[in-house]
Amino acid sequence: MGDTAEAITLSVVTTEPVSRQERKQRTRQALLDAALDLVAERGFSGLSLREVAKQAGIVPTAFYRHFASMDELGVALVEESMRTLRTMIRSARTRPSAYNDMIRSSVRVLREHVRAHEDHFHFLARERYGGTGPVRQAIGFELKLFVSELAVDLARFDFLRDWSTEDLHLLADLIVTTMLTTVLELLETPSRDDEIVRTAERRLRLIFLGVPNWRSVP
Amino acid sequence: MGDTAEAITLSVVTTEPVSRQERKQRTRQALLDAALDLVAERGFSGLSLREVAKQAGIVPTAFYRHFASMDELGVALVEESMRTLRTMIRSARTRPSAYNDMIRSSVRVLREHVRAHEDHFHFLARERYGGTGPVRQAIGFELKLFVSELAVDLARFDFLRDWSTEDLHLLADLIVTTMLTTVLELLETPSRDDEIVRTAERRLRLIFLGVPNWRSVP
DNA sequence: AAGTTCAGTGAACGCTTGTACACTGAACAG
DNA sequence: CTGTTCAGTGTACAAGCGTTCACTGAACTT
Repeated sequence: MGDTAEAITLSVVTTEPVSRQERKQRTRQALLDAALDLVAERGFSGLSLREVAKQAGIVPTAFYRHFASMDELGVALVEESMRTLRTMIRSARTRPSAYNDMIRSSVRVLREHVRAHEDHFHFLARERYGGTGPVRQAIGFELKLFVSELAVDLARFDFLRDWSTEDLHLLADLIVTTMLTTVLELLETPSRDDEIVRTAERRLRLIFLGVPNWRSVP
Repeated sequence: MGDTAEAITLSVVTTEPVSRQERKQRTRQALLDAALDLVAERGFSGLSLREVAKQAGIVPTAFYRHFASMDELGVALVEESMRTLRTMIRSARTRPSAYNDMIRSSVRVLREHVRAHEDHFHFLARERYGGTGPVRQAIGFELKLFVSELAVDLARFDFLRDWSTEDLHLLADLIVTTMLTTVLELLETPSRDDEIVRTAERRLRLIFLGVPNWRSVP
């Protein structure tokens, strides 16, 4: 993967005059992209400030103009990735979907978005547990928020109308964990997409089968 | 955690004559223990050969008498941890457990074993996705094996007698993922054990609720 | 036109890293 | 008793690390 890449991300194509802050933000994005590139093969904790800077096309010391540390860069990466995740859930929400078709279409949306933004999903799913320090903490926090949002979404379904908040949260949590597991399977095995999608659907189907019989206990 | 530990693991208490291979194996174990100690705070990929050697009480170059690389040490750690996991499942299997009590007692066994071998479980659950290279690969392989074993176990239950191998595998996979999620929750929040156990039970209960209604589709 | 701001530079620092190599001395085999 | 094996030692080196500091020059303000 990108063996002799040297993929300087700063484009030098156009000579149009750009403002200083615009150029700064461009470099910042180059740093984020560079880190996302490298993180796939070696994990975020195995990433050095120097190589990220080099990949972004700047000198190591210039890194500090944008982030105080690698951890700060990592947290920014979490935010960026979560934005992608939310885009996906919005896309899944606005789909017209019947009851049983819902699972099928949701998993399909997942597959599409994972393939379109492999880096972000890879980063989130991998560093969720594997990461250390602020990055894992940030993912944990954001994901907890995300589960709550999904719980609210679920509340709008007829067959979940009288579920308690706590129970909805439980269901949402189970769904998110299952989804993230599927994400990692999709990313680890590039070819067997159909099989993985089918397994994901079966997993969710089994979970939702229990829903009608669920009786909450305090 | 262990700030000024300097926990040399080689005991010098007894002067009993020990054979050379015995002493070697003792040092090897010291290396494994040292790595397990350090891995909790920084992740396996953030571990250096030198500090593991120091923690084990030997000079860096002596490391190579036992492992060709840190990756090899990591794989050995996977095997050791999996042995602990299998001990747990054996312990859960030999428990007399009624239908609904089964979930409760299984989760209880999980909690006990996690608390008794925090390092091993932490290592497995963390590096399962977060790790890189041979270690993650080894965990993936071993865990796949483990899921198959659990599927065989499940087949012995009356209410699963006529399930296909594939469906049992699906259920086992879902259980293992849920269990590992619970493990990480237990390890990340040292105090809220009861709450986490309760949530784990509810999760499994929801999953098993779907079982009676399950109809496999090709 | 003159002065200020600040993203990016380049040399230098003290440290840790993995690994090579020649060594020691106790456990072992004959 | 003699010679061999080999786990553990100590020194050494090149490479990479994060961070410091004084600097340059184009974009900005006045």
